[in-house]
Amino acid sequence: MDAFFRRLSHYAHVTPTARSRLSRAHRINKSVKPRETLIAQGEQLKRVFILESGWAIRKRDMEDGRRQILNFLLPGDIFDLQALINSKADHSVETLTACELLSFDTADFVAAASTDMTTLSSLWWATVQEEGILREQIVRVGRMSAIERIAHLILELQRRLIIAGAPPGLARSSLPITRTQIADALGLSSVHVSRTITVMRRMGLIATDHVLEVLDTESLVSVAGFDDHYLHLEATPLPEGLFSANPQQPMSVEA
Amino acid sequence: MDAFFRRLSHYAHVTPTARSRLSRAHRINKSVKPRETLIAQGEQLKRVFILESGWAIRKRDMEDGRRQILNFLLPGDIFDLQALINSKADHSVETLTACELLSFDTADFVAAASTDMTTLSSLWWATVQEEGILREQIVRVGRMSAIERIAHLILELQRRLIIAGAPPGLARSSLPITRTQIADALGLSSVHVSRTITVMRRMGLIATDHVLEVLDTESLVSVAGFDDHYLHLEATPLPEGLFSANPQQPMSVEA
DNA sequence: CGCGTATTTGAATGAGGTCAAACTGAGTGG
DNA sequence: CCACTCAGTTTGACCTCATTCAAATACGCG
Repeated sequence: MDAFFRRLSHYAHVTPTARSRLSRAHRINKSVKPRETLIAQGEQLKRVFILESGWAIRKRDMEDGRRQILNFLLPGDIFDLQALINSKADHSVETLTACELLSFDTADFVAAASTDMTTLSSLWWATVQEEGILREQIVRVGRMSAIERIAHLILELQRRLIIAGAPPGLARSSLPITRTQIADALGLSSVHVSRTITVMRRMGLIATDHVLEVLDTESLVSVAGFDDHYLHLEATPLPEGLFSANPQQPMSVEA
Repeated sequence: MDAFFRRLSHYAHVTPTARSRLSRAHRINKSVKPRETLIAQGEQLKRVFILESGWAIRKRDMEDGRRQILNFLLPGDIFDLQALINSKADHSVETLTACELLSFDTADFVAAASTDMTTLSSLWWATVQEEGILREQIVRVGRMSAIERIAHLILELQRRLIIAGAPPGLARSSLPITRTQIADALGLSSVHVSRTITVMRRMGLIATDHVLEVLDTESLVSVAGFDDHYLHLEATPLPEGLFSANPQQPMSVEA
């Protein structure tokens, strides 16, 4: 559960007790091949998954074949806490690369994560971050030019990889995604993505010898107008007495 | 707190005890004029608001003046549960019309809403629905044509108004938003929105005598390819033993 | 009335889409 | 080692949906 703990710990302390309860919670480990569907649109959500390694996407397919990637899932990401209310998936989740997954019974997972306040808040933080990412995606697709969108997405993924416990070589972090996937994420055609990436390569922003690599982060930031506030990387202590003020204490605190 | 209870009750039962605790929770009632900022981008979130009447928007402003409306807030909507982790707002909230608001201390609100399992789950449902709406917004802006986007947005707002306890005359529900606001929500220019709405008027889909009204819902649905599954209107009972399975019972259940 | 805001319409422009063909590179199998 | 395939990328030519700029019109409201 390394990736998961690394992810949560980036924000708030995950206590040893919480760690051990989460580690002991009943779970299934799975290895999945690239391009496999983990959750299908319309399916009843019953379990919570954690991505331990590899990349996946959330996407929505339209009847006529149009496709929109909503979000990328990186190591440490949780999906889907909406299983809490037993709802049906309004989108699919599919692997891009080979992935290692953990799958929990929803009730077990929530019980273990509710061990203490700081652990629970780090989980809530992950949710807030994901919503921030969704909102930024709307801005990207709604109001940015092609080159802005691509630069912005690359930077987001780069930062998120760092949070996830980036592989060595920050600036050279490489992204295992195709032009078509970038296009479907950004509301563009793959042809135009290809053209725009060529321009970006000629500008010296990125390299594409087989995988996409960032060469000049600073220029990329200025091209994209990138501001990472929406990732909520700031450390913000919990408000005093948030849960403990409640006479019918909703969250138990382990001794 | 009518609008709020009506909203929550649409999904799960809000027990009398929970109602009375929420009603008794310390709160401030506010009346706000149109076009006022309720939450400013970057501001520390300290309180939770509930929109009792009127319309508001969440939006992000870019330095060069480009603007993206992320979402519309209707009566009964809650914003922002991310105050739970004391984070900074990554976007602004602004009224469109005159609004009645309730403002709660975050801790009080969560305590009262955690009274029992069904109340808490209806709160979680509201969150799931909002995320679904954000995702659909991405699809709209990323992959739909202008006429599809507009038809789709109108239908979404219509359905959400019904959930919020629609004013009488469903089909004729009218929307108090300008062309520019529609444009900023859908990633279009106001000029093109105007042109497209003219076309839709000529098609007999909508009327625009002063306010926008829906004339032909069915055709609108087919133009938009509208499918409301993302609003999660289905009734889904809570999974058995979700919280009660936890030995350190996090949620108290009403007798 | 007269001012400010929203809407409509026209004409010119442009960013990005579509279609189609060529190219690259990693297998795979003979 | 070479031919073949298959998926992904690149490039060109053309087209179209939506933008921009600008001017005209409509609509409250003090």
